Amino acid sequence: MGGSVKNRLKVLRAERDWSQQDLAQRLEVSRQSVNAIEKGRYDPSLPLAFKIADIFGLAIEDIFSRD
Amino acid sequence: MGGSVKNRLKVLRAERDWSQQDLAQRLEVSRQSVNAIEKGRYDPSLPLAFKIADIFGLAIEDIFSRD
DNA sequence: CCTTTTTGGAAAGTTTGCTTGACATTTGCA
DNA sequence: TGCAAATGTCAAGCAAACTTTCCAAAAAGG
Repeated sequence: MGGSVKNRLKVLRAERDWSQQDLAQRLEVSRQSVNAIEKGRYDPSLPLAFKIADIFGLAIEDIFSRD
Repeated sequence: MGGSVKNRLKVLRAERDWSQQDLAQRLEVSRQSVNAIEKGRYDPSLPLAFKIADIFGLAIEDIFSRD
């Protein structure tokens, strides 16, 4: 059904007071993609995971984890 | 055209004396996928990147890097 | 209340990851 | 030399990641 990795996006966004839209713009992806990934409807690609890690200043493993 | 992340798969395989086939079996993906990823023809999915990291006992960032 | 922002998600289309199957070339080694 | 294992790549097809457009509901803040 959905993605196979968990993520901490909601909390990380909240800590920075970023809306899904804000994050989407920084990532240069659509807001729907951010929403879908955050809700676990599907997994981000590896390049996108790198970009997300970059923007939050964390390692991929600190944001995503295998379920 | 191709994938956007670099990888150290060839060296990591060599250190363990694993063929692409050996690695493919451990990852439960096709040999062609391992070859394509290793040659940078496309990027692995995030779940597959996690599995690769797991099998080599390294962090994703120690195997793949943003180009 | 009322309005605006934010979030959740459906539908349809494109691109990319991955599959199987096949074949050619290279490498290793008896 | 020669045979086997390993590598590289193509083609066709399915699945997953992403897009845009659109709508509905929740949350936030007057």
